[in-house]
Amino acid sequence: MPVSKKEVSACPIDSMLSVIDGRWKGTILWRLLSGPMRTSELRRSVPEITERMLIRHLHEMVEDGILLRHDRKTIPPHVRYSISPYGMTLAPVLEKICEWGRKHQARVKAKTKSMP
Amino acid sequence: MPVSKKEVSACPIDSMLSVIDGRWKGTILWRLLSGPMRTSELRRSVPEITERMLIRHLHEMVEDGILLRHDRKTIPPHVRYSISPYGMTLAPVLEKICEWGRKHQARVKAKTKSMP
DNA sequence: ACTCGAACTGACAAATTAGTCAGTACAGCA
DNA sequence: TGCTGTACTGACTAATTTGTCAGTTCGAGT
Repeated sequence: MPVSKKEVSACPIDSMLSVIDGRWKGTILWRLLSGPMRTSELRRSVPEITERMLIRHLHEMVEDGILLRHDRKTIPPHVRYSISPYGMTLAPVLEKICEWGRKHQARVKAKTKSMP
Repeated sequence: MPVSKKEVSACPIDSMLSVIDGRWKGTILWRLLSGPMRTSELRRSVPEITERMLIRHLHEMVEDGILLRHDRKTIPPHVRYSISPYGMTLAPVLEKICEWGRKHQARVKAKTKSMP
C-alpha cells in the first residue's frame, strides 16, 4: 500500500519536503518571494500550470500556514496571496535549495552535452 | 497531461527537489549521512521501505551523482552505498531543510493538539 | 541436499497526483 | 443583451509513483 509523504513522517527532511512538494509549489513560491500576487497574475506568470492546480497548491500552502490569502470578498472576486511570516522562515532554506539547484542544472547541462 | 518534476524544469528549486524527491530519499540520505551502508543494512534501518523501492531510489541517486555504489563483485553480492563528494555539497542544504522540518513538526504537533 | 541471504530485475496492481472539462456568480463593457 | 474576466468547485480521466510478488545466481551453514 503506497503511502504519500503527506502522512506525518518521523523524518524532518520528509516533513519539510511535504510542504514544498507538489509539481508547481517551488515555482509558485519563487514568484511570491518577490511580492504578493493575485491568482490570475500567478496563472499568467506560470503559463504551463492549469488554474485547477494553481488553486489547489495555493490552498494547500495556505493550509500549511506558509501563505496568506487576502480576499476582498467582492464580486467579481479579488484575491491576493502572499508569503506569511511563518512562510518567510522558509526563505533562507529556499535560498539554499535554489543555490544548489542552480549548480545542479549547470552540471546536468554539461553532462548531457558531453554524451548525447 | 501530468508532467513529472523529473523533466528538466527552468526553476532551480524544482531542479534540486527532483533529486531529493521520492518517498524515501530524504530518509535514506539521512541514514547515509552518518556513514556508508550496505543495501541490507539500509533496508533494516528503514523497516517500512520495501527492497524494491530502496534499490530504485538508491540507483536513481547514483544516476544523479549524489551517491556512490561500491560493488565487491562477489557472489553472494556485497554492495555499499556512500554519499559522493558531489552529494556532500548537498549536506548543508539538507541541514537547513532538516532544521526547518523540525520546527515545522513541532508546529504541526501543537496545532493538532489544540484542535483534534 | 536443502535452506538462507545477498542484491538485484521484470511484470503487474494499487495509490497518489496532476490535469481536463464543465459550471457558478456577478460586475463591467460594447 | 451578450461576452469577458475573476476565483473558485465538482466529477472525472490520465499519468506517475509506489508497492507486491515471483524469480535469479551462487556461497555458506546445517
